[in-house]
Amino acid sequence: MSTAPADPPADAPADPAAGGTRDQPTGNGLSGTVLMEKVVNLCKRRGFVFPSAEIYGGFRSTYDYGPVGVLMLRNVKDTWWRSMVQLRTDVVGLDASILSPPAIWEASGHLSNFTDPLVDCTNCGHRFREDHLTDLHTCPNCGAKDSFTPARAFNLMFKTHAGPVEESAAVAYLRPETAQGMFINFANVLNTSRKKPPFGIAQVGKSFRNEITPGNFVFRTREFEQMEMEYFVPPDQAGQWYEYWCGQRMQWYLELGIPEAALRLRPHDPDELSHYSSGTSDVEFLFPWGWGELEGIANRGDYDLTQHATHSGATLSYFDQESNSRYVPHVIEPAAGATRSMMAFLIAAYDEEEVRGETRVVLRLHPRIAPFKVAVLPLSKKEALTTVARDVLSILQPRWMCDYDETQAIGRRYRRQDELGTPYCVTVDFDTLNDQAVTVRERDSMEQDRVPLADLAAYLGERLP
RNA sequence: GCGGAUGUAGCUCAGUUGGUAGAGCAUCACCUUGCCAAGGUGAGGGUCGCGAGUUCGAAUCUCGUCAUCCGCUCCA
Repeated sequence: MSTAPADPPADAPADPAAGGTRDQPTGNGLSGTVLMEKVVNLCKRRGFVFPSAEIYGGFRSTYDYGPVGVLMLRNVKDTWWRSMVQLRTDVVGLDASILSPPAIWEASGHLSNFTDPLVDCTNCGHRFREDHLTDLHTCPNCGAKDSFTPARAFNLMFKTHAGPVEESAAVAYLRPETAQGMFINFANVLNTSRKKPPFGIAQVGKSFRNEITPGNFVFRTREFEQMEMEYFVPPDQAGQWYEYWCGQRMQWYLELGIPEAALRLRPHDPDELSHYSSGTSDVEFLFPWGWGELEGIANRGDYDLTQHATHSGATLSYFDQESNSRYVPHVIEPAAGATRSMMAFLIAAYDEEEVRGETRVVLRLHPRIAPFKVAVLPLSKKEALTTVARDVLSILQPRWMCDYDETQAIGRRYRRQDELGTPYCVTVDFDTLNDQAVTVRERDSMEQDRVPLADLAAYLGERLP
């Protein structure tokens, strides 16, 4: 239990939609703080997420995905890719480099916008951009004289050197977003994929930002994984495609099990728009601590292609044969966080229920993102059963990620699979040796079906999307 | 970065005025059982976050440091 005071101040907004409230009530009757603790605990206990470099005391804002977590994270990314690339004809994929030259970030605006000279007031603790101060001696917040620290460049990008000798090596940055990879490859993709606007380029990969304050478990980390797509459209179609992608992306989360009450689309106020955006909506999830962003859908206009065309001298426009005209496409960008989406799916799926006086912890994950689809469980460790169970496993493994467990009582193993969110358990028992059938146990209902071995793959195939 | 709290086994936590570390659960082995966390007998597992200092002696006191959580602030 947390020893820190968890209660919000009495005057905190009570309406969750207003935001800022700590300790949200949740769908399964647990307080937000308790739910969060239980999810973090489960992540550690069952091998979803570990704090990084733990044996050396830990390293801030870094997490490692364990044997089960890596499966789920991959499933989240694969499911995104499936809906954004595989099931469409107008979107192609890309995997661009993380190391990148300063020129990209000069053009994108990240070097100037992400590198601000900051000063702190030693009296009141407020932080200011030095170039925004009208008076370098008086704090506009508390009025203190000459209370500022020396200006420090606060760079949100990770900087490194490409080359073995640091002094003579080229400066390189770790990308703070994957999006620029799509813009600088716009002409390459256009020439090789034979796509024409409206079309998109999708990418899943890591990005790095020196966040001022990381926290809330894997919600905000300095190394994180993005799922981004840049959709290039004729300028006059930008508005309708923006609406389209807002709807598409909301639908994706709903289909994978985020309840409608815990999801919202929030348009940005004009004064919170990024330097590149002429319109942005956030897909937000009601985390245990309040609403938090899962994805931003931005109307970036022609900003990026124009910037890169100007800075590089390359032609980054499209010649439309039909209208016999050349234009710079506008860009609609749905940019999602993979790691924080995984966290949202975990929180939404977490449930506890009483079964025969015992608490059953069950992750009601959508089968598509569940780490294991099927667990194969011989009722006893006797060789006659484990031999058959291994055979069953070899039938299922090529098609689905399976777990195999032959230790301890069967009820205990069902509980263990419930905690991992495994939708189906296949149990090989002594009757199997005679009737060539197995028991299939479903996670949510705990109901059981007797299924002939010959029909097992088809039975599961119908139920696992 | 600033303020507040915390750090003991994989997890949740005890640990007295400073005297050399324990429980429950979990894990593993064997026996028993055989469809929803059963029982029995054992076993493994701890740099007490890390580093200094005080002391004959530090999980315990002091300082520093790292990490986590909570406020302010930024992003996907």
